[in-house]
Amino acid sequence: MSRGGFACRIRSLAVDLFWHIYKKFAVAKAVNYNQALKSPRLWCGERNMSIPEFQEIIVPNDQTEARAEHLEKLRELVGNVYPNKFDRSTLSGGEDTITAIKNWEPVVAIETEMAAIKADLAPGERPPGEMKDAMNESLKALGTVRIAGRLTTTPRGNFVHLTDGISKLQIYCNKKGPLALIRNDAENMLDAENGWAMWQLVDHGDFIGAEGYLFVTNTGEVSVHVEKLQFLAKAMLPMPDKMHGIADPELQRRFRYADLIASTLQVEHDGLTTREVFERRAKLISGMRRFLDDDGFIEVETPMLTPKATGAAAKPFETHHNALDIPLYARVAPELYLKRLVVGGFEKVYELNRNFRNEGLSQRHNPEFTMLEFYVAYMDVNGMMDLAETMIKDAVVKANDGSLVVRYGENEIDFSTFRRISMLDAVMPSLVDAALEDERNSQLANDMPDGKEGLSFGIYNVRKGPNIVEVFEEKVESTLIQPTFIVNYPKSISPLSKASPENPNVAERFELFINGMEVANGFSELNDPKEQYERFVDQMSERERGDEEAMVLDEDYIRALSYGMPPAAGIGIGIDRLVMLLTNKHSIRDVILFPHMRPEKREGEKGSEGEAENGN
RNA sequence: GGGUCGAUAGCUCAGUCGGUAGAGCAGCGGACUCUUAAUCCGCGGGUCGCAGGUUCGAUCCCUGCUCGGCCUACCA
Repeated sequence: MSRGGFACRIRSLAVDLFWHIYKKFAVAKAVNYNQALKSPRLWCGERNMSIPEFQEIIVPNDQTEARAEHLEKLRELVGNVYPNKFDRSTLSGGEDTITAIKNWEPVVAIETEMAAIKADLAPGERPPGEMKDAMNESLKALGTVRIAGRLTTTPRGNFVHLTDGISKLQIYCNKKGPLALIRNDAENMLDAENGWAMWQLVDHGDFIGAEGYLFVTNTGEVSVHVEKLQFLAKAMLPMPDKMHGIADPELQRRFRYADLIASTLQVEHDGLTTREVFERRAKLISGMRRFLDDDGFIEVETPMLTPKATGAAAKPFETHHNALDIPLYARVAPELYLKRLVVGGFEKVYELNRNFRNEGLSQRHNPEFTMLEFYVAYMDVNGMMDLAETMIKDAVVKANDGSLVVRYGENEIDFSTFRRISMLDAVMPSLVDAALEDERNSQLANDMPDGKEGLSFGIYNVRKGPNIVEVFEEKVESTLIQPTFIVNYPKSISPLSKASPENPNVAERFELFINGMEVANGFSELNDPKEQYERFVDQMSERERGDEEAMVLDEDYIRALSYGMPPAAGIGIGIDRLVMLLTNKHSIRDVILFPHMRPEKREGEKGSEGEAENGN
């Protein structure tokens, strides 16, 4: 087809030969996605010395070889195959992204008109030529458009779609007409001859830039008639399956970039695409920020590396600061820092950031998770529930296309009503049931070793907080589908909260449950330093008794409280879980872009036993 | 951690009651050049996750291992 073909063939033969030999002798077999993980390969020698070869990361196969060959040919044709930039036109007012073109008023007008014409046609019938010609005249008059994007289809024939990750726009190259290519050299020299040659070498997934004019095809789709092509970047690996996307959830999470590409390319899908999930997440978060900012809150960032892991009952990640030679802990909660700021005079303060807890992984737990925590001076727990309810509704409406109702699995969740039930009322039916069982009855009575004051009610006397909580968690929690604030918690499990004015044994604390999942909790903040100190001391003795999650005494926090903290209420909202509810996702890993995964293992690495006999 | 199910072509999957495997898409070659994931004809591509065992023979049966899904338990 072209000059230089011979040299090119020699080169590709040499490449072929190398890979052939490599495959035969180097045991390299794995390819992208699946194979990269599922068939362990021989790494060279000891683990700490091994620097993987490029071919071990992008393992050659017929797909990658074809693309590599195209890339070499493109290099001859266009020069630099990874140019630094491409300037898009600005016909639409701003930068002409594909989405901007698709939403540009004259384009929308033509598409609307064409849709109306097509509505009257039989399937397969084409719009009348004279209408099309009139449209084409007005489209061409709009001027020269320069767009860029990733090829979403195999370039077979003259048509291909480009995407900017959101929308798609079709482009058309005419073999018979003039088609130039823009070389990627310093002057961006025009090569009027070889546009079509370049067109033959682009692959599904490559990035290209195109310059031309808008027109309507015979089937009525607004497209770009390309006059000049510019190559922008190569996809060395094949694109994910366009029908199914990436099906394996592990691979979706591990190769999120490919999952996101797939969600743009994918033709059929149930529910939201991966991209839409994260767009919705972003809307929820920005909605909450806007709400709080508009309400006079100040956003702050407090330490993520802390000398003490406190503020929540949780096991921390531990690390070490070399210069100071001290242990540091990834924070389990920002709570105590934020309340120091309330002491310091921030009456409304929030932080939206990550917490880290060194505990199990599950559908609802990731080692790092995003929490929105905020505090309001002079407010109690009831005011906080009102505020939280208003804010969550506002954010849900913003993220959920204006609706307060979401479908979650089998359930329909309605955010328009938040019930409030005391823990005792919630637990009562279960306790009465339990009381009828003798075994259960005596067990409950015997399980109360120490003399903590209990709660007395009705037919039953429960002397220790955790028992109620246990029954609640076991029997009640999973039944709370619609948004429900559970209020009045036993004091013993809430070492940072104030007692209720009505009952000194009850903490002014709430937890918000939706779909059986704890989404938020908050309380009237304890601001008596002496009492706080005593609660910490209690926690410390729990700790000594083996409760690893009991809270650690924070002396500086006691000092801060001693400067005086106004009455205040605070709340922590689990953002990931809220996003799960709004996106109908049942695993937290589906709403975190890069959730924690086991590291990819390579054969030959230490850490897995049994490799001695596996040998090689 | 416990239970359970799974790993087959680059991708999505089928299949073999034990005789070394197929489809669609993707790739390559050719034809075509106004297509909406998928134009037509042809071709190449797999140590059926890894290691052992039973067997004349294992991708299939058994054991162990690795990795993962689901259910379950603890923290949000």
